[in-house]
Amino acid sequence: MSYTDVVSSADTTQRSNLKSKKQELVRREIWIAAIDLFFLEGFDDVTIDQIAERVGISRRTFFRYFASKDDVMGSTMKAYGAALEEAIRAEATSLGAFEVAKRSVAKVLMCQPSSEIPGRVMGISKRSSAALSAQFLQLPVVEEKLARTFASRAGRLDEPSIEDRIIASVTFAATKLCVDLWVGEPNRPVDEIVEEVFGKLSGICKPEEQHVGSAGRTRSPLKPS
Amino acid sequence: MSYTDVVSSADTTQRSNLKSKKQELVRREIWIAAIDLFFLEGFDDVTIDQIAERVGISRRTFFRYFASKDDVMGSTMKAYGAALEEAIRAEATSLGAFEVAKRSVAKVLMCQPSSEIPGRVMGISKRSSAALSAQFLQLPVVEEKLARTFASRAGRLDEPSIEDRIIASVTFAATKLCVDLWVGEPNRPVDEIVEEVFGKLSGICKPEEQHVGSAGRTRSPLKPS
DNA sequence: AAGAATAGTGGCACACTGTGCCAATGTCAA
DNA sequence: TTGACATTGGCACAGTGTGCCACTATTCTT
Repeated sequence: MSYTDVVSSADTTQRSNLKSKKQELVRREIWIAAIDLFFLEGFDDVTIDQIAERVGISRRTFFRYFASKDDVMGSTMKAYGAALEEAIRAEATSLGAFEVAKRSVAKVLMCQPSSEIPGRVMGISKRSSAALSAQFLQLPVVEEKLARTFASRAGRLDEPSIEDRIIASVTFAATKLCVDLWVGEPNRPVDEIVEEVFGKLSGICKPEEQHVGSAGRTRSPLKPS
Repeated sequence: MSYTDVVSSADTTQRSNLKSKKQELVRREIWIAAIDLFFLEGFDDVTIDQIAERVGISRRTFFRYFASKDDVMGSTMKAYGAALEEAIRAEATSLGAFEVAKRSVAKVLMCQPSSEIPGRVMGISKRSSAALSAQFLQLPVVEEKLARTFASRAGRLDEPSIEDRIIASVTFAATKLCVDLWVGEPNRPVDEIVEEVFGKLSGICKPEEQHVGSAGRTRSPLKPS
């Protein structure tokens, strides 16, 4: 998935497929213009009229391609989510979920031409309000979908199990963190970053084994002190 | 932290402290009325005028207590974040971060009188748009703060390390999931739910140990297939 | 106790978002 | 060309969020 495909998560597979390529083009046009303006002037200071004017369409038409201004940002992460789903489904079913997650994140990020576009999007997100960041992340939507993907991979077609939901959260969080680190070190190989993050993750998520602490009990009491 | 304190995350410690208790009261009043209306009519169908009228204030005044309609929801999760921070700081520094996370989540959830209020808030969130859910989650704000809390706990006062950010994400995700499960099984002890979630989490987040799969290499190749 | 300083409140106007509706324009097929 | 169809643009409207100013209540001073 390249960043230029980032807006193609809409309803394909419905029309004559060659005719509606034009729509994809317009959508992409809007997306690029919007991201550009957001990056230059800040998300909140850009009005939809500005975006529409820049693309050469009416304000009303903008809303036929994107549900809202937020949606322009959100579609980016939705595209990441879709790419992650695809990568997860492509992995061998013999592998453990954690390994699948690691490989999928690496695969998706390595398909990015560089950290420039993800960095730009993340930059917009961080300089803006928490509301936008949250919207940008598309967390509830993406996480739910990832959980279902992990579930169906394991043959559970009904509701995702607790394990599915955990690994979905972890996958998504890891993706974010990896992109963030990548932006900080653009020249470092992505797969190395992914290895580091997942390595540290498994290092951290261990029950209190032979710890040096003075608290003798291994099973936590879970009572407020 | 009880749900009635849910809106007190604003700027305390600035005024005569007894005088501005009145503001907290108004804020709480607004919060309760809003959550009530949201639950009854759905978030999108409730206007700020309705909320204001119900409380007996003007629309303009509403915006002096909450930055937006979303903020009413967001303040709930911000309060959870603040409670988590406090709990994390209270744990012994000799403990590992994972254990601290588990105990803190349990502590915060056990301070809730029941799953009713969290359930109501989560119900509103789930029945509404993704944007609201995202806003409700307050992810960027809460996670960043949690990461800094873990960092300072370990004596790193500057930027949070990668490990800090990982455990922060994990803590937050676990909290969400635990609340969700709790709402599904209101009568099950919360600490048991927390134990289950964290137990499964550490069970999942392990590098590919002696796996049955045919892929011989232990170190993942990370190349797109 | 009376007046002054101060903070909170309400009303108004405004820019902007997002949506329904309808007319105008473009596209394709017969 | 003509008709069927989808896309577009213009308009009006409800709602959000903010700046501004006058009004009121509270607190402090003398």
